[in-house]
Amino acid sequence: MSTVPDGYDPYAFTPFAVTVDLAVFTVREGRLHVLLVTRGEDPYKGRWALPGGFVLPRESAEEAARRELAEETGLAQDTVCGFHLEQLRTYSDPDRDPRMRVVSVAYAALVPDLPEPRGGGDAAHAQWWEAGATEPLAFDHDRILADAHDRIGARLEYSCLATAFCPAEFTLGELQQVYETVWGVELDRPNFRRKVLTTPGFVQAVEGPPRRTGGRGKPAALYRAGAANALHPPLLRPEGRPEGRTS
Amino acid sequence: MSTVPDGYDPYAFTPFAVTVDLAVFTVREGRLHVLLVTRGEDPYKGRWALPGGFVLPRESAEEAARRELAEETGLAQDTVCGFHLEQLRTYSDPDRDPRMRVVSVAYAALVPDLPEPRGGGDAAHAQWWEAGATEPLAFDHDRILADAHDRIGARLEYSCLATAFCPAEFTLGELQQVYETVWGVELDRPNFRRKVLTTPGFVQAVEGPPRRTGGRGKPAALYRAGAANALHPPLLRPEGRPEGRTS
DNA sequence: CTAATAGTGTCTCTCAGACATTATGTC
DNA sequence: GACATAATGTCTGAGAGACACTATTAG
Repeated sequence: MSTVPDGYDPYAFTPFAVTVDLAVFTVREGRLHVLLVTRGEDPYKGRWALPGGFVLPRESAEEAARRELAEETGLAQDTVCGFHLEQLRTYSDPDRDPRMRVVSVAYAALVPDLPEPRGGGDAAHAQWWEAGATEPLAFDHDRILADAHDRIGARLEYSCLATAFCPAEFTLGELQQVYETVWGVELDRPNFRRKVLTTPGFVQAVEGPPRRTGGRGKPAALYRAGAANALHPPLLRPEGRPEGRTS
Repeated sequence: MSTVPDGYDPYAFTPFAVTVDLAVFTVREGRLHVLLVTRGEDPYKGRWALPGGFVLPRESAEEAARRELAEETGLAQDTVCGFHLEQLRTYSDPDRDPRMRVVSVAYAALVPDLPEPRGGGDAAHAQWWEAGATEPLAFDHDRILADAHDRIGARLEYSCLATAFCPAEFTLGELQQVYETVWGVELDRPNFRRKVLTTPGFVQAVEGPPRRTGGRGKPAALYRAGAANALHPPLLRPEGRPEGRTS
């Protein structure tokens, strides 16, 4: 049972399949949604699952995830390159796939509200589901999805990436909606405004003061995502734990 | 270039080797140290590297990491089970190993000040190095080590795991030393005390008021790690970014 | 005594929560 | 006009930074 630390003893080497799994999130109609696909083959044939696939011989997991994101959403690589994609963690339970040894690197992607995945190609069986209202998924994807949701919620506290859910130009109301949707809480609007506007580089007012109406209230000013990446000090969730679990 | 999302087309399957790499941290003499091993074979023969090894056919990456931790430190599995071990991220660049396709799941381990790894077995060539003062490491281990340091620093802000660097019973001075060492800053002692003691479940005073002397000052009260896992509100680093990078 | 470390108390400034008020649009 | 949403202003309380001060040990 002794393996040379970084040696590559033939007897110690075991071939694994390596895949990526994606939790692609978006906010639609004030609710958090995740992109799922139907499985066409056994095991778990007919069940819903996170999109994903094999890492090819000459690509990194990151590249594979970006490629799958484009394939499953039916969008061009150029478009998809602007989306936030972040590695979550790797799932390696020996029995997570009943057929063979598969290690999966999970990623979370945050995208603005997209049209329903259009038919054609791999996206034919892809569909948006409300997160938290999904049927039991294939493999360990329920766990991955829950972990991804937790992580995104925590990331909103310490980073500016809520803007990743918004289109290029957005109102502060839309940005607040992102927080409320992901966290499942209501925030005080004046306080939210103050926090966002006093954090340097979080958002950037759009010059020409064109305004956009969301319904029939007063038109809101438009903003773009700023250059800042981290949010300091953080925007903490009201009461309760910072995360659902701490793994 | 189209792969069925979760299908297992024979042509799409590529065998990978899967390894774990460990960044084992400890605090010795007020400086952050990391455990390194010398490589016995090419490539990078004679260079220092993070300890690690293959994931075996019937174990998860987590189990492999725990096993390697025991092997490299020369400690028993029982002992090692008490140490904090946390998955960092997975490194999958196609060229990270010059010989073959190797995907590595990186872990960070936090251990109390241990004796120098005793000779015998795999630990024969293991040694503590001061973090930040290491020679260029093998493979992409410099990057992994830097990522690990960043992550640990960030984790100290929002979690109670600084106690993982301390022995079972410790003084608040020792706990503060952990923060100062990992962050490379000095903290105000009264304020640090207040924060730690008013956070429920961070530490727990040891009953029998035996005190321990660190040198020739007043003896300090002893504490144990509390039940809390998260630190809310966080203990933020003074000025500057929350992390070196945001990857 | 001095030196060194442990522990307490207090002032102030920043910032977040709560919430009243005004502004500007649709119907 | 009513209604809805956007934006501003103000009060307050929690908590962190700064720092003075006391306590207890070794020499």
